[in-house]
Amino acid sequence: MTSRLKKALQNPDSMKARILAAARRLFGANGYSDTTTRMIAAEVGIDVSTLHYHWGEKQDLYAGVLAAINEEILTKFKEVERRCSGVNLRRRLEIAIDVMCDYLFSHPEVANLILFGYFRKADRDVVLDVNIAHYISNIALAMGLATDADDVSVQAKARILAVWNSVLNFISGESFFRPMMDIDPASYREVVKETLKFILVPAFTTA
Amino acid sequence: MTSRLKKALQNPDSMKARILAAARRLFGANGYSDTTTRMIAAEVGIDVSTLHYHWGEKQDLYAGVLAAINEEILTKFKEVERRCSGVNLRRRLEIAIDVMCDYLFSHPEVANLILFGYFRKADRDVVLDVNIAHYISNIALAMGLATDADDVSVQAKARILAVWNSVLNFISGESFFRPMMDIDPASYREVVKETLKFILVPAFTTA
DNA sequence: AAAGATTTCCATCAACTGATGGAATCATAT
DNA sequence: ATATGATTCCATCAGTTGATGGAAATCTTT
Repeated sequence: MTSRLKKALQNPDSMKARILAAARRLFGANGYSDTTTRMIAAEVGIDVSTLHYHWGEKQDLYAGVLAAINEEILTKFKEVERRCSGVNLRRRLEIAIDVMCDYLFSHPEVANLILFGYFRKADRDVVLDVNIAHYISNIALAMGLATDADDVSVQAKARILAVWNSVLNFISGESFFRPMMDIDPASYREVVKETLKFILVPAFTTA
Repeated sequence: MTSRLKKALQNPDSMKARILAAARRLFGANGYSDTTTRMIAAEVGIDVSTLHYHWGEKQDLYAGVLAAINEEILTKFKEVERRCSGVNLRRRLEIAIDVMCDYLFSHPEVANLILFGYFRKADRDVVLDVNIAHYISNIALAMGLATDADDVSVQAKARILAVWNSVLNFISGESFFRPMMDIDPASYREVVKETLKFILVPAFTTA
C-alpha cells in the first residue's frame, strides 16, 4: 500500500474512503458476486464511473477491502497478545474470546468476508490467507501452545483454527442461529461468549 | 416432493438426476451466483433449455439440491442417534464426530452448501434452516443434553451448534487450512477428528 | 479571472445470464 | 408404419454487469 493511498483512506470523507466503506458493507453482506459496482456506487450516491476512476477494477476494490480488514485484525491480535502476557492460560483464553467476539460483533461484515474467502478459488485473493497463517502461529505462541513462532505443531495450529472458526461462524450465522434459539441480540452475544468459553477452556486447561 | 419426482431421481441415469448431480457439484464448489445454468448444462453435456425443461427456474434446481442434501443429513443424524443409544457420553461424542466427519469429507460440497446458506438472505431458501433447527434438538437429546426435544435449553443448542460449525468449517476450509499446516489430505482428516475430540470431549465430560 | 488539473457524470459498449418459443428428434403405443 | 407425446437443441430475447471514452463540472494554481 503506497503512502499516498493510505493518506487518502485516512480521511474518511474522501471519496475513495467513502467508496471503500460502502464496498465493505455490501461485499460483507452479499459476497463478491452478488455485489455490483452499481450497488456500491448507489450506496455512496455517485456514478459507477466515479467508482472505477478511484479504484479501477472491481477486484482491486475488493482487494482494498480485504487489505483494510487484514490490518484491523492484526491490530486486534496484537491487543490480545499484549493483554495476555503474564496471566494464566484460562484467563488468556477468556481474553482472546472476549476481544475477538467484541470486535467481530461490532463488525459482522468482517466475519462474513473471511468466511467468504474460504470458498474462493486459491488463485484469486492470496492476500488474506497468508496473513492468517501468520496470525495463527502468533496466537499459538501467545496461548503458550508453542515456544517458537516458526515451529508450531500441526495440532496447535488446528486447535487455534478451531477456536477462530467457531467465533467466525457464530457471528456470521447469527441471522441463522438466533431465530432457532429465540433470544434477542444482546443475549445471543452473551450465549456465544459463554458457549465458547465453556467448550474451549476445559480442553486447554485440563491436563 | 412428489412420488413421481422421487422416482425420476432414484434412477441415477435419468436426465433429471444427472442434472441434479452436476448442479450439486457446481453449486457446492462455486456457490449459487457463481454457477450458471450453462455451466451445469455443459457439465452434463446438454443444452441449457433441456435443463430448464426438466427443472424450471434456476432457483428450483437449487432447491432440489438442498432438498436432497437435507434428506442425506437427516439419515446421517439418525445413524448417529441409533449408534449412540446405550453408550456413555464420551463415546457418543466420538461417534458423532466420526460419523459426521466421514460423511462430510466424502461429500465436501455438502459442507459448502450449508455454509453458503448461512449468508443468504432469509426470505429465500427457508427450506434448509427449518430442518437444521429440528436436527439440533434431536442431537441435543441424543447427547443427553436435554430430556425433551421440544424443550432444549439455549445453552444446549448453542453447544451443539458450535460442534456442528466446527466440523463444517474444517471441511469447507480444507483448501485454506491444509496448506498452512503443510500436511497431506489423509493426515488432515485425522488431525481434524483428533482436534474436534480434543476440544469437545473435555467440555462435555468434565463436571 | 484564466489556465490547468482533477473529479464527476452521461452515454454507450460488449459480454454474459436466465429464460423461452419453436423446430427437430426420439420413443412409444396402436 | 404412423400418430401421439416426450425430449432435445437452435436461435433469440431482454435485462444486467463490468468497464470506458468523452463531455461537463469542480477545484487548484497562478
